[in-house]
Amino acid sequence: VSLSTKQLADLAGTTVKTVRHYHDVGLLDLPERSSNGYKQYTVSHLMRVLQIKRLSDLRVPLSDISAMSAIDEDTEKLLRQLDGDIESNIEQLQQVRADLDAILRHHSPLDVPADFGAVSRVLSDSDRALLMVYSRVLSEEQLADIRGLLFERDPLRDEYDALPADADDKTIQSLVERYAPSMRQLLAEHPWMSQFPEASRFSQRETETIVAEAVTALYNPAQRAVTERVYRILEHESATGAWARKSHRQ
Amino acid sequence: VSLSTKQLADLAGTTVKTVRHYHDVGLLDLPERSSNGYKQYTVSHLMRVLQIKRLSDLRVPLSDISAMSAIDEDTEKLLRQLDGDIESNIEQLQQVRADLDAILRHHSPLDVPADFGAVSRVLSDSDRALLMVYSRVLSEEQLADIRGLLFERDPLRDEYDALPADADDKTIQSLVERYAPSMRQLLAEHPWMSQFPEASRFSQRETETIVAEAVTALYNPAQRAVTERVYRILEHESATGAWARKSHRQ
DNA sequence: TTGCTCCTCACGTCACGTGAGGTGGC
DNA sequence: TTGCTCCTCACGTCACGTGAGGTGGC
Repeated sequence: VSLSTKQLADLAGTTVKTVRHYHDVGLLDLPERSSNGYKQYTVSHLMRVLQIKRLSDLRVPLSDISAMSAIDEDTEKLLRQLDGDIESNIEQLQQVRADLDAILRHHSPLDVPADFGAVSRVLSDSDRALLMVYSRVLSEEQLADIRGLLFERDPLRDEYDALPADADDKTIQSLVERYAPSMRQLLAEHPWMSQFPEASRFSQRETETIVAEAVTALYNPAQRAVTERVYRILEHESATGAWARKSHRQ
Repeated sequence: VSLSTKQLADLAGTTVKTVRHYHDVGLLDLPERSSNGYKQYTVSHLMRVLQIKRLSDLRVPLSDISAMSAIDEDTEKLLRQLDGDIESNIEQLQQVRADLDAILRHHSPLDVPADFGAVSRVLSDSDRALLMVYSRVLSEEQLADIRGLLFERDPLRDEYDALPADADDKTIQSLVERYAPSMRQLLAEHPWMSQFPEASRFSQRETETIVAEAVTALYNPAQRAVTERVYRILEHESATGAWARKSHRQ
């Protein structure tokens, strides 16, 4: 009436290595040995393994199982918490599936946030990188707002992307003067863009720092000069625009 | 225009340890160093980290990412397979949640299959263990069948559970004669019980071996003698019952 | 000088899996 | 004798996290 390790494992629907691991972490008592050193498991070992495996299948960490022989309040609390964890886990996975689906449908490049696949082909490398940063600090609605804008691409943006780092002042100023009007209209239509709002994951201060770092790293001095001057012009016209000043001072 | 490790990590929404890990596994090139040995990351590093992180967030293993710079056929195939994996993963998690819910509703003991919580209190330790084994080799319908039976508990079962290992032949025979009629009726109502069917995970032969091991390990000689004799009587009455003979011969 | 950041090892985590190398049972 | 099972280390897996111990910058 005694079981070998293999028999025990088969009965419990697991492996000999798993049974040995339960010994190693102290969840399962070592059985008697026969004269040749083979382990001789009993029914009580089988029940214990089945119990451990049941809880393990329910995603209870092995380190918690020792404290869960019976159903008491602590156990119930742990199971309830587990349930919540799994619920949010499922939601995450469903989001991943939605993203995968969008990528496969649009043949999106992989260096652009989900759902930007359809529009990403017209963007510069820096724009795509900035977009990835934005996707971490902006809300879903704000991202959708930006996505909408990208569909109606401003031809001045091509000129901006192509601006060399050592462009002379005249070239910069020329672009500034043509850029300002369309930027004025943009900020009027999307007021939140003139000051970065608090993000879910970051304080407003952190958001500003992150975006400022990204902008200084991603665009060359001439490009940054254009942005800075355009915002300075618009600031003269209204009280908003604090973000632009801060983010380019670095 | 160069970024420290911390700045790079913040921009990408990850940790310095993760960035270093990407170096360790060869996914990310090491940047130039400044005179003091500090790493100086550039925009291209940022874009690479963002790309890696995007794929990693989509559950692509790091070891697969190096081969996935652009979207080609292999990449699509991998993403599709990933999607399937995640789908079945979600289904598993939903099953776990259903089990957790059943346990919490019925305050089920933890050494009994899911959905047997309501009936488990009247079972012996051996019965519960056997039930766990059954839950691995029987189909859902068969388990539901058994669950139904357990609700109308036969008082003879108490006598069977209490039978000592060294019970004399007279005691055994007495129980056998009273047990046979109700067993006859049981097998008539549930024909599949007279021969263990092929399970989804095991061949019929494996199922028989596993159940036979469980029965010999879980019940004492007197109890097994009762079962054996009862089945022998019923076999004389019909051609079925091959399972019972086999499983007790061990 | 103090506190903050950066660096490089080395080891830990979680639940096992994978050999390596040796022995017993039929 | 052959093939099968059992045993015990030791190390590997995966994607990082956690200190330890030391240095540079302001």
